[in-house]
Amino acid sequence: MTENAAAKAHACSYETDEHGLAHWTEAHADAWIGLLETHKQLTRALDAELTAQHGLSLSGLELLARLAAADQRQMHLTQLAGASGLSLSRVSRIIGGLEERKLVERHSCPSDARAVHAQINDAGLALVRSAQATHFASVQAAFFDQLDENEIATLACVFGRFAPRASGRCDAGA
Amino acid sequence: MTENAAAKAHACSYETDEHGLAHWTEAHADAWIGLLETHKQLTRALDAELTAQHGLSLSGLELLARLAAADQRQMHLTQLAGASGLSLSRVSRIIGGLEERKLVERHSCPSDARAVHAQINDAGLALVRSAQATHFASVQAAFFDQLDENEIATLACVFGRFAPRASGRCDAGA
DNA sequence: CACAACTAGTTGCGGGCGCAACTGTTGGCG
DNA sequence: CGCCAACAGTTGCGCCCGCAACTAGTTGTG
Repeated sequence: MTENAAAKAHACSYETDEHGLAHWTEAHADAWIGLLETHKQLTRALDAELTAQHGLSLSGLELLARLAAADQRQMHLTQLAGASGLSLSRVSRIIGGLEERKLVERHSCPSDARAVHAQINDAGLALVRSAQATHFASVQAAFFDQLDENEIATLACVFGRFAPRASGRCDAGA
Repeated sequence: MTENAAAKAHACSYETDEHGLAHWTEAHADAWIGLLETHKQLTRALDAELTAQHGLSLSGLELLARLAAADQRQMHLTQLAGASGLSLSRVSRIIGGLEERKLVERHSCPSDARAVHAQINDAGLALVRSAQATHFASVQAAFFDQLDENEIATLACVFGRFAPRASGRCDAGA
């Protein structure tokens, strides 16, 4: 029953059954639900590991990594928020936590008294390096090792459509 | 063809630059970061819409949909937790909220006094239908419309590897 | 039967998250 | 110059989430 449905799928990819309950074609459901499910599983595991080993959340690591890669090792909170897709309020609080742990410092911006430079220090840099080392290995094992190169390329292409922001990141140079 | 690349990739797919900062190859970064980023964007938007229009979170809709599709329109909380990948405590509280809104009822299980049947009622069914209708249309517009059939198939295949649980869901019959 | 091991569900707690309201600063425009 | 809109950042709040501790009922074993 899914054969013809799949062909029609692009034009109309969800329907309702005899009880009025909506559902997708199988491939569509697997793709969407799979995305949610896979994200849930992977981030739960990776975040837990990161927290246990380095006391950092995924978001904390992301901000720290961006600072580490930034010019002068510093960025404005608004820049960080824009780059990471987090709200400014969240960034403010995460930086607050990192500051308490003496991993970053806040310096008020000389050219704009409203603004703040969050600057990563040597302790922060050291932590980023060790956290990234173990984290990247985990992502490799949990994610990339389950995929072949073609699949990785497809994912990169597909997700690039949704998250143009993502590419210009810690790797940046390119 | 991909044999060698894949072999190399498997051996070492991330490196450190001259400053000791770790990074992946571009395609790897785009795939992984893109997954995180895409999920963040889509779920934020969809969840906000769902909440605004129907007062349901994504998780709430999932539970309600599972109940609607279940035999007797009822399930044990533990079953729901297992099927949805949520913790039992979360399921308990979400069902609590739905119960307050008179969308589901708790019935203690006749054959096991510890257990509870969460049962969706007519109001719940009506809400599921209308919520799914708009939600599915949104997912279609925000997600599937950006993909072609081959990409959807690849995603379904890839994510199926991580989330075996996902396939046997609301569509279930298959 | 009695006792231990296990299971279903509930609840206290802490953490992540964004929105909205607020302070202080800046910059444009009359 | 004075004023107001826009902006950077902070903080109160409420939601979502899981873990751990707890209650209560079940099952297996001597």
